[in-house]
Order: sequence, then C-alpha cells, then structure tokens
Amino acid sequence: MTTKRKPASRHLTHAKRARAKPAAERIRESARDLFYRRGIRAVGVDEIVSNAGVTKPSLYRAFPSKDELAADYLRHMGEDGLSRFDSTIMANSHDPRGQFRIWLLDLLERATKSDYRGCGTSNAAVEYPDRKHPARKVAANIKTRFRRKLVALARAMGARRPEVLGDALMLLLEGVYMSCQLFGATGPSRAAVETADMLIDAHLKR
Amino acid sequence: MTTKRKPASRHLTHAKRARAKPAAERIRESARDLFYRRGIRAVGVDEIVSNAGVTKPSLYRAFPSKDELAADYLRHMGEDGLSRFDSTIMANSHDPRGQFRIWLLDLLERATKSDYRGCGTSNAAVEYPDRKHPARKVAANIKTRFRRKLVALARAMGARRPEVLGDALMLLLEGVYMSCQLFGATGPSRAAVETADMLIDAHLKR
DNA sequence: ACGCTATGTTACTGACCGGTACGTTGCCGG
DNA sequence: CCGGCAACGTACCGGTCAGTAACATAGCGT
Repeated sequence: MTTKRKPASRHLTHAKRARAKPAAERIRESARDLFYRRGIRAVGVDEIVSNAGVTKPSLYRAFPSKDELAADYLRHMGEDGLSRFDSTIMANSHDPRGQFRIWLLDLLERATKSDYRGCGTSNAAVEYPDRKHPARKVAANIKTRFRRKLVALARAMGARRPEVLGDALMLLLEGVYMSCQLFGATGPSRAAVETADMLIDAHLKR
Repeated sequence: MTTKRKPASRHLTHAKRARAKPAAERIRESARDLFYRRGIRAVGVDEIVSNAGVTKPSLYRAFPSKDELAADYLRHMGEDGLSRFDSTIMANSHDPRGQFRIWLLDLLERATKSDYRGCGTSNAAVEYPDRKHPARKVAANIKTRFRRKLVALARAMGARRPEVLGDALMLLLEGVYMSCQLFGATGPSRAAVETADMLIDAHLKR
C-alpha cells in the first residue's frame, strides 16, 4: 500500500508546522530504527509513534497496518542495500572482483560493530515464516534480486559457472550476517574475506 | 531453571492418570513444535498448553516463565543437534571429510523440504537480540560449541589452518540454514556441497 | 477570509498476553 | 479405608496489543 503521497504542494519546502519532516517520514525513520535494532514483533506501534514524536492516528493515516509498515520498512531498507551494492560494484566496472572485495570489507566493518543485528531482510523472514505475510513477500523479493546480482557479478568476474559461484557467495554472505550478530567481530566472519577469495579463485581457475 | 524433577515415585511406571506422558513432557513437545515452526514470539502460552492437551498452571509449575521454556526448548534442540553431529562424524573417525559430507547431505535433505524453517537456534538469536535474554544465552552457548566442533573437524581433516576452515564451514552452514528457509530447495543451497568441497580442498592442498 | 490538508488530542475497543490464587482429583502408603 | 500429597484444572488478573472514532487546530494557497 504505502500510498506514495505526492508532495502536496507544488512549491518547494512545505515546512510543515515548523517541523522538519512530515509525520509519515518521521514514522518511517522511527520504525526503521526500532524494527532493525529490536525486531518487528518486539516493537509496538505505540513505541514507534512516540519515538517519532507523532501520534497513532498519524501512523494509520499513512499506513494501513503495522504489517504494511513493516513491509514498507523492508522495501526501503532493501532498495537501499541493493543500490549500495550496485554503486559499489559499478564504481569500477573493469574490476568486479576488486569491487566485490571492497563491498565485502565495507559490510564487515559495519557488521562487526557490537550492536550489529544482521540483515534486516533475513531477520524479517525469520520473524514471519508465513510466506503470505506482506513483510515476508518483500523480503523474498529483495533476496531474489540480490541473488541475481551476485550471479551477474560472478559472470562479470569470468566464472565458468556463474550461478554456482553466485550462490556460493550468497551462502557465505548469509553466513556473515548471521554469525556477526551471533558472535560479533571475533566470530567466524573473520574468515569471510579469505573464504570469498578462495571460492572466487576456485571458480576462475582453468 | 527447569528443575529436573525426579521420578517422584520409587516404583516404575507412574502411569499418570491414565495419560501417556506427564504434563511437563507434553508441554516440551508442544513448545518445540510450535516454537520451531512459527517462532517463539509468535506463539502464546495458551496455544502451547492447548496444543499439549494440558492447562496453563501445569506449564508454570514445570517452567518459571515463557522465556525459560524457550531456553529449555533451545537447550534440548541444541543438544540433539550437537549429538547428531557427533554421532555422524564419529561413525567413521578415519574419514572425517566423508562423514562431514554425509552430515551435510542429511542436513540438506531436511532443509530443502518446503516447510523447513532454518536453524531454531539462529532463529531464536534473531528473535531475541538482547544478549541477557535466557533464550539468547542458550543459543550463544550452542553455537559456540558447534563452532568448536567444526574447528576440531577441520583439524581432523588435516587442514593447515583448522580455525579458518572451521569458520568458513560455519559461515557456509549458517548460509544454508538461512537460504533454505528463504528460497527452499531451488535456492543457493544447491551449491552447498560443491562449495564445501572446494573450501576443504583449498585448505588441504599443499 | 475561507477552506483544505495535515496533524494532534483523547478516549476507546476487543483480543490477547504472560502469569497466578485457589479448588479438585486420584493414587499411595499406612 | 483413610489421610495426605502430588498432579492437575477452573477462573481470573492487570497489562499491552493493534486499530479506530470523533473532534480540535494550525498553517497553507487562493
């Protein structure tokens, strides 16, 4: 749903009651923060709105339900993640392997901070096993697209069987997401870069 | 807590009111089934007891709280998983690599069924990010011990750097857990066996 | 000055949550 | 055969959940 609301004023800067951002946007930011850090089921709508500095009816004017707000949260976070991946990889399209390495190092830097909570998309799939749930649908969509990007990347690297290398990297990355939130910086993710290198080597070797 | 209650009758077979199993055991089984399939937070104590054919006070006589019941669920499931790993690996201690392959194939067979819900331990860590939560503590304990087992296995395989191979395999396995519940049988886990082989090869090669 | 849009305010609903005080049952040893 | 006690059920608690109804108000463009 989400009802992508038009600016509602053709002039720039609506300036909404001397407050920086419209309620819907504040709610989105609040939800993103809380949902990611503490989990979707663990956070109630009351906490979301109070954290956003707005009130409950404002939430339900912008979003039809908490489930749809969760779906919206995943949509935004997922798109951000996918474009970050794209822009990192595309920054030097002649060296896909090097760019992937940069992206992975960047991920590890964020993921080894003590308050890291893994991949919000994967976490949502854990919280909502029902495949018909709106949040789960969005999660599946994001993950499928990311998988395709990894296969495309493997192809750009010159892998003999790009689907296999792409999937291997996906397994590795999901492992990084999970193990970082389980073990932190001293966990199995220490082996991530080296493992990725080995995998890529093995798939490129003649 | 869990208060491992003694048989409470010196004779064999208490026969508990013509019912097969005592309430605590029925609750454990019910909780295990529901917690795994639908998630811990998603399942209420009322559903657990009604599914078990008992009543709520029976739950709270056997377990001090829902959180502790969740911890007990993880403890049992974790121990079962660890012993299954041990017994599979030890079945032929002269061929650790082959035994690991058998274990992995068995995991994949279970994990590619359509209702697979991933690793209950990892899922619990997602549901309870707070490290002081009883369920989270158990999850951390199980995962740490499993990590050590993988390193020991890598050492038994003759890896030059067993910590690195063990951690690499752990990343791979966490990836399998997650990607199987996300994508099912046609997902990235199709590459799991081959990837494990490549990794092990690379770590054994001179 | 008017009306429209976005928002806040207050109060409420019914369902469900985890947890408990207290009564009941039935088997056992004596 | 009866007292006692362990095992279990009935009925309830206050709190929190997602979601809503009705109304007030502030600022904008016209």
